[in-house]
Amino acid sequence: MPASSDTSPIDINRLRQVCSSCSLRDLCVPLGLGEPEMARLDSIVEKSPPMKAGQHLFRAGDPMRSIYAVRSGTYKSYTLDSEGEEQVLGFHLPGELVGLDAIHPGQHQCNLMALDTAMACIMPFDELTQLASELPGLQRQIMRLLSKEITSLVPMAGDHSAEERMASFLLSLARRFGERGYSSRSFRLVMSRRDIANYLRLATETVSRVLRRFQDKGWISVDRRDVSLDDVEALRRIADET
Amino acid sequence: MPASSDTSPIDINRLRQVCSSCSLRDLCVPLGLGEPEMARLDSIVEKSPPMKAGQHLFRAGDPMRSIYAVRSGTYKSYTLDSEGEEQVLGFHLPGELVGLDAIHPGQHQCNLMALDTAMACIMPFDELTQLASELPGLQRQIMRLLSKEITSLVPMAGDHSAEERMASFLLSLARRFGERGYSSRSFRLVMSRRDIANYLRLATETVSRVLRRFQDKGWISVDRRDVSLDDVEALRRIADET
DNA sequence: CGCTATTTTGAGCCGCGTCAATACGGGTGG
DNA sequence: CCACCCGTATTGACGCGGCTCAAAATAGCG
Repeated sequence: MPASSDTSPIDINRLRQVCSSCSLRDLCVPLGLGEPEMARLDSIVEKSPPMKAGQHLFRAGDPMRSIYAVRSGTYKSYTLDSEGEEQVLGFHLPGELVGLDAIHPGQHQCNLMALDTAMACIMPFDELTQLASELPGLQRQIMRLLSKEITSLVPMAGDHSAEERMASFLLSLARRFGERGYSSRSFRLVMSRRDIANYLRLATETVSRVLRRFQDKGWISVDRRDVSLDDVEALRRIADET
Repeated sequence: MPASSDTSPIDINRLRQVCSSCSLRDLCVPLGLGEPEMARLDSIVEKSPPMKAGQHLFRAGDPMRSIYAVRSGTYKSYTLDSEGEEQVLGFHLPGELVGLDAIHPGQHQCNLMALDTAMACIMPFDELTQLASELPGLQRQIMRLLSKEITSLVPMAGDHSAEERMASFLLSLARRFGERGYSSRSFRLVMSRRDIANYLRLATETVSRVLRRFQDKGWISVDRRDVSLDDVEALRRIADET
């Protein structure tokens, strides 16, 4: 049997196994679904083409047709205020959902830019909600993820010092890298100092100074964009997690 | 026919007409539902007994069995940080949902306290999601309200000056009172200066000073807890809405 | 009418932003 | 391979907004 007629139908099938064969499925929408439910989810999820750093998945004002899950790489979400100043809202790792704030008004509220080579999973919203009506586990998981998004914004709203914000930021990244099977002790900051500063509502100079202070205290080692956490307990004390 | 045997079944029926006869239904969960759907929602919604100022609807750590809609009065939500310091997360007017952040972890993440005499509607979560599976409009509206909650936290996370925060706060209250049929020009601040300050991440002294500054400029009139907005445009310029 | 909690007002200080200069690094062309 | 350039990051000096501390004024309540 020629290879072409053999692999072709298999590949088409493979293309659709977006969730059931995904290593991130327990962090993402499929969590809690069984085999048959996941197969139905597979039938509506599409892969986005790979995106290069700087490209946008969507922009504020775009009509909301789908929600997205990060598949690989890292995205940042941001808005532009009335003076055109960028406001970074978050950094999004594989398995995390983005675009959830667009459900309510039906238009995307923020811009989503790839920080490196990145891919996303596209979940057409009408089909997803239709499927959620039929699969109670899926409905529940979508609500959980929406709820989680609310919780994740609360710490940002607190009034915290520069050191508290930076420590929380590093610990949050560490935890999320750990959940994804990477080292939670040392990792690369794909985002620029400017993006970090903007996200933490600090000046870039302050970000530099706080990182240096942490390094001088022996809590972290910083080399360019590579960080390793040498004293997680000290960071936790500063971050003052609830 | 004796009145007792006549009114009794009617009253029992009335007690269940929680949503369909509610003036807040277009701001709340029932938005977009037709008559028969709303009747089914009525069958699962319960009224909480009236609560006095200082009483709690739920506390952080309580198991999440229901989500709640404010029916009358005002609540504040808050957490306690590791030093036991209160962190006010929001003020909640009639028609607004609370407890949504509890869906994800299954436990309430914050405390909810009545600021005056207040009542809530109780929606048992399992029954609500079950019903949402059967009523696409209800599922959609719940997701919209969850999404709205995300959007509402974003402005809080920005780094804004004391005047920007106060102006935004006053305009937000004005808008929400207006939506509920009250005057958006003058209203009563049911929360204390201390609660306002805590919510805006300012010192109470700063709240006093900013209010005084706004009054000196002729933008508002403050008498004790009664406020009237005399120059909404000026406030909007300061608040710098997106 | 007194007691206490809340709000207002004033004085001083500190963390962080702003402005400015320098250092570093990665890419480009000779 | 090196010289150059430009964007990113670091470091230093200084000023200001808002917090802290302290005290007076006002309101709510028994």
